[in-house]
Amino acid sequence: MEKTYNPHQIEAKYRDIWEQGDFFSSQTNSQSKDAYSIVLPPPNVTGSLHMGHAFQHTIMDVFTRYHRGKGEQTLWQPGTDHAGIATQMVVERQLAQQNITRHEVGREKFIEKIWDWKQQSGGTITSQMRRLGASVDWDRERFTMDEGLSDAVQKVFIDLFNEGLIYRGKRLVNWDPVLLTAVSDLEVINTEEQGSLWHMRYPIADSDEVLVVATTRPETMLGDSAVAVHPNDVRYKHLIGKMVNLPLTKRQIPIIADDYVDMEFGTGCVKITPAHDFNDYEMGQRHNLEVINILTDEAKINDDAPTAYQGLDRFVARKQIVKDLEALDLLEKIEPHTLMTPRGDRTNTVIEPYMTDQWFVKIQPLADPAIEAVKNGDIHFVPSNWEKTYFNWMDNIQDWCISRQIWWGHRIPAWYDEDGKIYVASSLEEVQQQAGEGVVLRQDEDVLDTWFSSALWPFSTLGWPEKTPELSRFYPTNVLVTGFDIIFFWVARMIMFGLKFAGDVPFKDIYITGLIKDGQGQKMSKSKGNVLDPIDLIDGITLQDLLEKRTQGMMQPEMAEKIKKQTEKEFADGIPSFGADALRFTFAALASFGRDIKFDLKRVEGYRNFCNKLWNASRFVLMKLEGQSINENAPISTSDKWILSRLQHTKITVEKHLADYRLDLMSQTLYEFVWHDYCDWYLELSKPLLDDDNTRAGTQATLIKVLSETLTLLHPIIPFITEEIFEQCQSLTESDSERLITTAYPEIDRDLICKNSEVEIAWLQGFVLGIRQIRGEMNIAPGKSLPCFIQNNNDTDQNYLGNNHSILKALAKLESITQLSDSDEAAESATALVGEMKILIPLAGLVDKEQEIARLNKEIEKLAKQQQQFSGKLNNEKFVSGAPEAVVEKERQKLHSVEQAISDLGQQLDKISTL
RNA sequence: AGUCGCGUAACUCAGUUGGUUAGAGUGCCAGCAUGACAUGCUGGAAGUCGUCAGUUCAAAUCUGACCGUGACUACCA
Repeated sequence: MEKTYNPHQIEAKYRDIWEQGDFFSSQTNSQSKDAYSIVLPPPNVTGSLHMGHAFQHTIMDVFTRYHRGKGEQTLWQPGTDHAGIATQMVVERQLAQQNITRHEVGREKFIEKIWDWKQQSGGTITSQMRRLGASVDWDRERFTMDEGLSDAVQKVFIDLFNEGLIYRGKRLVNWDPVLLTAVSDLEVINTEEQGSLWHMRYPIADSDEVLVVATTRPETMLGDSAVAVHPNDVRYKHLIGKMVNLPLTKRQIPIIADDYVDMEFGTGCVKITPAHDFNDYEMGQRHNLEVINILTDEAKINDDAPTAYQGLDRFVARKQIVKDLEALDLLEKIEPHTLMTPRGDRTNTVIEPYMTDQWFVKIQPLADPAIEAVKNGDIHFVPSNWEKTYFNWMDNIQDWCISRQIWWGHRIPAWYDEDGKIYVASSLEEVQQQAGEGVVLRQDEDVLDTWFSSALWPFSTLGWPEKTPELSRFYPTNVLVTGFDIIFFWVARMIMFGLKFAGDVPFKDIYITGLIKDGQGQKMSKSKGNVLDPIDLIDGITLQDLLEKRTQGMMQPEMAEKIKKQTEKEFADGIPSFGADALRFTFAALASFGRDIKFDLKRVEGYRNFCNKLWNASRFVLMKLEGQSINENAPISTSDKWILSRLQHTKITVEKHLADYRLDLMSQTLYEFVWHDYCDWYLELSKPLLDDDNTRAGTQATLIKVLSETLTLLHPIIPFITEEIFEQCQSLTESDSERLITTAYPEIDRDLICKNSEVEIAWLQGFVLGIRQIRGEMNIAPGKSLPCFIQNNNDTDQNYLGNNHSILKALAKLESITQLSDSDEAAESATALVGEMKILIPLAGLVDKEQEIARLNKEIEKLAKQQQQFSGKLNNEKFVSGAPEAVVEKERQKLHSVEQAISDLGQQLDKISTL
């Protein structure tokens, strides 16, 4: 083996071996009684792997590899979604470089071009997943626009329509005037922006009075259909029912009363524009107000508005209207005002509430069973407090706008005849049959929201609506691993559609992971320039390249300087290459139930070191066992029994944490076992044991047995390095499997749990630690051999001493261990305690006694504090009578042993002081 | 405004039904070329568990208030 762990070679090697050998196939273990499945939340086909993906993919891969190792037939279903708007924009941008628009190309040709693009560039994220070692069944990779999945979409649409759960209607939607389509709430980013509050005077008809209304969007006044005041507002009560002359128009609009109005805000009068505001729309419904649309699709003033403003962009119109009002002395004042502005996440343009014809899913009948499924425990949220968020949203759920005015996506299977009558079916032929021959039909131009097809993902990928064997074997899936940001948009909808169409919940558990933030706890975003690319952590990146990456193609180039400084400060030397395993271990270790996860490069470095540690421990084992034949039945020593016992405890703990979705605790458990039990103690113990003819064979067998089981335990987290070491160990183990990935996950062997060896090794560790402590604090060189005396030992001590004489000498670097009787006068010594047994290291020629006196005093002081604590408790009458006897007894024992130690050390102190 | 969360060592975080001498990694201090590993080894320092009150024999853990901080949802036109 190489002296240092070098991840890159190893990773490249096994990426090929695993995939070409079909090791990720869900056909493996097909005879198994149990099946396990996870669907990958399909990433956007235009996207690339970000930290959130890498984190969640690591988690899913741990579960997948674990269950595969358990012998279950395991499917991790991969694929991507077609990301309607994003994908269309990518290709449109390409066309724009040649000064062509999609309209010039035409719908059909344009869609062909998108498919071409997908063919060439749609694989970024899947190739990055391969870098990470994600063991998905690539043969089953799916895309939401695949034929089968598209059939599923069509069938769901038609069925819902026929049931009356899909309808078409004119409603207010979030309209992106650049993309010219409705967008979902998810695609609208609300941010605080500085704006103004314009106070405008509306003259009251047949009166000298005016009403002052305040607005943040003056241009919408052209579409006002009322002014509202609070019914109890004494200032305006007398005006309710009167009319207002709407300035700049020739219209009169009523003054209405509605308790939605906040008397405290602004002037207490609100202009009502039902066609351009969600709240106003609702109020309009309540009061039967006219809905006056004043905008075009591009958000220009339309032809229904006064001629002066027709054709003006909304913001130009705003300026003009303010100016005109001012000229008419109808503008009272302008106040600066902070408001939430909705912007499109793709275009950054202000989103308009806009009246359009759209398709909707009537959601309540679907939502009810979805709520029930979580209430009755068919589905568990992990951690469970996410249930509240789920219920909270589901209880206020609105009908779902599923149509989008774009070209890339599943075309809505609806046709209209010349009278506008709607026909829905899977093909023109069928529709024609419904409509009758000769009727001219025109298909709806719109496509479906991408989330509509994503909602079917857990069963459409398994072949639904066909009754495939995969569907019956793998549905419902076991767990969905995802972030909380899409609980509403995706998770809830999968539950609704799964129950409705696949007849069962789509998954039993929903593991909601935390969100990966940067070192300062900031959300990673391109505009902030603080994103980390998981691939850069694997391969490393220079500061120069990182700067370039972070500052190119920015939406706000003015941020570049700040980002540059920040990056130079945080990554002065760029990012070193850590390898995929170190990154994966980091993600597993970070996977606690917290909501935010601050990503710290130091953690990755620590786990890279862990990989190196594992590597070198293996190297040690191989060096020691090279060319030896292993006798698995050789008698084993207490140390061997101890490490085997520790291994069983480790397995028990690992299984528990896996079942609880606590990968952080799982990885911590393994880390501690490998580093502190196996390397720090067992490998050191093995050195003298291997030198001894009586213990050599057993130690050899145990070294390799524990190593190879440990590799299997670690494999789900760090698959590459473990697979490589496994191969190197091949000649020493009698594995049935050629590869670690197909090796059975180790079973817990309770017969190997050995309490006695644990007690004995704990004693031995206490002994060695005591001596090291004296060395450390007395500044005695680690290389110096010391004589050691023992006093006040009982039978057990005696026994352990006999068993471990040579081990102790080796580990604590002692030249001799001599027992003294109680009556023997020990030389002036430094002292440590193991239980009640005294370990004495003569000071002669090593240190002065003042130093030892100081050390003992410090130690006694520490113990005295504890003594106070314990005796305080025990002196409390209420504690002794109120607490369970076992707790009291434990406290008494602690007090006793502390008092004993104080007295022992005190005696020693006296002795030295008086000498 | 509503909902949910967080506040434990210098930093990042564990601490699962109340009983631990409150832990880990990183960082820090001191020492070390020992033959698997300096991406290492040994020893050490470091915490009034946000504050205050309450419940309890017993609180980092349960309850309440407050302070600080964050996310999401809905917004005041």
